[in-house]
Amino acid sequence: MATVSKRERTLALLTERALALFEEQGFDQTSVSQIAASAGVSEMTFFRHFGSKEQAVLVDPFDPVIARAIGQRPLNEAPLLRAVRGVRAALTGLDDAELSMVRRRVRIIASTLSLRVALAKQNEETAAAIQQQLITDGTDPRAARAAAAALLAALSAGLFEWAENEDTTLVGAIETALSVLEVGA
Amino acid sequence: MATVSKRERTLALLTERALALFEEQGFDQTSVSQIAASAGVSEMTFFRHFGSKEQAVLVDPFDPVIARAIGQRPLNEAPLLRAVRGVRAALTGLDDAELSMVRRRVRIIASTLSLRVALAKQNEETAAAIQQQLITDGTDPRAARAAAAALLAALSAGLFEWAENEDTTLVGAIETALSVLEVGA
DNA sequence: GAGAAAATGTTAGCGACTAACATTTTTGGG
DNA sequence: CCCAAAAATGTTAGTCGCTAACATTTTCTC
Repeated sequence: MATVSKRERTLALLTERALALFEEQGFDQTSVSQIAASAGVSEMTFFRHFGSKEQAVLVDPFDPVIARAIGQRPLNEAPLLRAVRGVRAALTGLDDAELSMVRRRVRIIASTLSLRVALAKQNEETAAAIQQQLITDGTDPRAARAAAAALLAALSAGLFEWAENEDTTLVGAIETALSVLEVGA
Repeated sequence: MATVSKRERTLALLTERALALFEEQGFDQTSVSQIAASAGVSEMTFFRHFGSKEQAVLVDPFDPVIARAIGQRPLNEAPLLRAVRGVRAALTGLDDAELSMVRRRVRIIASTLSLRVALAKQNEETAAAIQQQLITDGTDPRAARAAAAALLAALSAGLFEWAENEDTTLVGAIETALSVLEVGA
């Protein structure tokens, strides 16, 4: 018998149905009640698992990883450079299974305005974590805030670029985006 | 007789009532129907003027100015630097009246999660304009996209910092934020 | 297998927003 | 000044995301 709880199973089912419907007919054209019906569950249950419709697509597995990686960069680098190089280090540690799931989600996000907006909100939280890491290491809070925000914006731009163009690799797209921030270094 | 059309008058009235209510009780705690009532107008009319509740706070007079200013920077600068310095040039041309209105709006935005998120959406449009300007001048599209996004993120961070701290000046806060992006230049 | 706890369902409702259609108000030309 | 066209506003009704309160069922644990 599966060692997974019912909660986990329902969540997995809802996630799969939601992604499939979003891919088929678009995020905005898919209602929560439709997703719930498709998973044989009530609308209320959907919200108990996700909190919002957007959360069905926006799961962020990176935040903690990124913040930690940044903390491992040498302290004498400029704040923005530390952030950039930390992210780069963190993203090279993803396996294929993780990458394909990321790709699926990012595609949906990239093609939906309301989701790109929602991602910005999530980025705000990630930015706070990165800012904190930089501050802890002695960077001026204001500079840290700007650096963290800029980093995530560039990173998102790279992800979207990758999602929209078949011929780009994740690593390549992110490299391009991040290298812009390194200007004269 | 005022040469202003009725449309303009209604819009000005709605804007003032909306800002006042948002300042008093918060954005999320203020309903559109409340604003409409306070302006002696129907709810429908509000939406005909603003399109969304957020638009009552998020009017962006900068987009075109910024894009133009960036276009005037020397072509041999790195994309991010051109963007940064263009913005700096654009913002120094604001008069006191404009500044105080900006301050009022930014305060409300900074203190409201849903508005910060909505701002991100607006930034996306501004970013597209900036990216276009950079591309026109020969910058690689992907690099331009990342640079524009990073710039606006840092700029927003500076604006929020300014709005939250009494002791900062707009110019100073923005300087701090933008200088982070100039790293090794 | 019984009881506690977790998961789910139902109903009711709020607030943002839209569509369709009716009504009033403005405004520009005669 | 007046009157018709156009612009602005109102009304009604409905969708969708989301929440609260309370009832019911299912799952886990002992």
